[in-house]
Amino acid sequence: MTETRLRFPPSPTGYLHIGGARTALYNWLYAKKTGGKLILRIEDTDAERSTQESIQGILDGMKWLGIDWDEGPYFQTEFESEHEAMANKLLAEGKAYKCFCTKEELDIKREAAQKNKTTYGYDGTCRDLDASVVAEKEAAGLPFVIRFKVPAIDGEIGYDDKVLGRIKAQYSEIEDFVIVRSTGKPLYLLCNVVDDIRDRITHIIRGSDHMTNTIRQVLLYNALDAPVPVFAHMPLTLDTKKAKISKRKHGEIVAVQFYQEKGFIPWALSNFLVLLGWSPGNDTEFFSKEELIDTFSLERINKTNSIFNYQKGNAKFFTDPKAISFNEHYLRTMPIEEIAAMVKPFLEAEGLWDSSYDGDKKEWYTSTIDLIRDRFQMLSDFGDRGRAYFSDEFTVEQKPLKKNVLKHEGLKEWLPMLADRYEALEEFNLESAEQTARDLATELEIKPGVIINGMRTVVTGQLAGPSMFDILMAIGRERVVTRLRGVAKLYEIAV
RNA sequence: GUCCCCAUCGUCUAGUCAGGUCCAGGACACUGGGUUUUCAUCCCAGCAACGCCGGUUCGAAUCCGACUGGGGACGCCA
Repeated sequence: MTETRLRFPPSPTGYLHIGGARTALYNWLYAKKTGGKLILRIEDTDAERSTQESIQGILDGMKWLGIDWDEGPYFQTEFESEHEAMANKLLAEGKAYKCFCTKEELDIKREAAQKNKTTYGYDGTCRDLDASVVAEKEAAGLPFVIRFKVPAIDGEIGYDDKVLGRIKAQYSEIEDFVIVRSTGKPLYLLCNVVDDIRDRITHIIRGSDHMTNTIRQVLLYNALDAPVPVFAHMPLTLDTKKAKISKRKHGEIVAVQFYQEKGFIPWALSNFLVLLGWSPGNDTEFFSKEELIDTFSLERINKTNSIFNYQKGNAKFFTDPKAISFNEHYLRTMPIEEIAAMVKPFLEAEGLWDSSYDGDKKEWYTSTIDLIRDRFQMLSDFGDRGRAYFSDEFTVEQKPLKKNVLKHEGLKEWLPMLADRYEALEEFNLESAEQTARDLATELEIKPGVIINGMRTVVTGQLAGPSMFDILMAIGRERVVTRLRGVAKLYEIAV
């Protein structure tokens, strides 16, 4: 049994998007499952659109997602001479020919065909040009492209797709496609095949938008006397209007980097993405990497396109709700040490990180993260809604301010009173803090909730949060006392 | 327009290949309830789909055929 070899060949014309990430993921999963290799190949032959920045973005995106590769990155441009050599080989063997038709001529024919409502395929003007004519035109310096000579046979050619089944097409319906530009640069269809042959690729998993390319590439494999790899065309990811998702059209919402910045847990995104077009056949939705590698199979890839349920302008869900729920699930259930480590960069970005969180305050840091993680959905929430736990500079939100503080004029005195009692407490712990607050409420003949919720807002700036007395312990007596005494200024700002 | 592919809740999907166990299961979302002196987590319940028509069959989500709908490809892009 030969080793399985897969590849992920992005073109560096923009950041890594979730569709590409999903493709990479499937290839990676299958390589891991079969004990094979994943090759990363940057297809940068489109010099005009390729950028160094994109290359870095793709590499970073893959690393963040945890998709590692075994070989590469290779750069397609490094193999240009090989591509040219193969084109010349096809030419020499009579499997390809030079075509002198100009772009303008072809455009005219194409337009004419459209007027007559017929399809235009290359009409073969130069297909059987006499060698002397070719030599003459070349001598005259006429530019030419190289076209592949599709065998003039009746019948059909096809391949067995692991997802879609047998795919076939009539030879007569395939036009003689261009494999080398008039500039002498080989085109994708050829380069891709030549590279895959050289890299000994055994399985090609890619989007079903490549289906028609595959037919032509099978022709190329045959002409080059190379074995045809196994193809698996995965369904496309569409937007809610059923259009293919693209960087141009959808912008950052489809960029992997966006999810990184938003505070997604990489594996949560991967897990979600994998399930867009594949399922294990049972009700399992959450997988560890190992479990997923173990369960993944080409045969269970769906045929139906799936919709990435992102609703523009939805205030509650900034992206697909299910993706968010996956992130929440992992945020709540992953080992707290892992979460704590992932939160670090987000606190750093907000200037809230303290080196002691990695040292003697590590236990405090970890338990605080643990205390508040249930209510958050993104890693970024810790440095945002969770700010009050790490800094004295936090904003008090308007809604809770009105509801929990301003509504009760008395809190202006009550909270400082509570602060005094907390300060005087011999021992400031869960029980004593609660008892003190409740005693005060009883004395003042008010509901404990008034004190508690007022305190919550003053101490954390938030409407809701964990159990109040747990919060007190996390924030610490000193800070609590100061914040409670500062209640008066909240009435001032509000007016 | 031509060729190709696809078709189950709003969304992701199980079930289709080997027809009965499916008046269709799970998840997200949504609604209601329980827990919580907050909010969330968590738990329980509810809502919600086999595109249409015909055929085969004792029996069809499942097989066959049309129709309809959706998508993709038709570049000297990748």
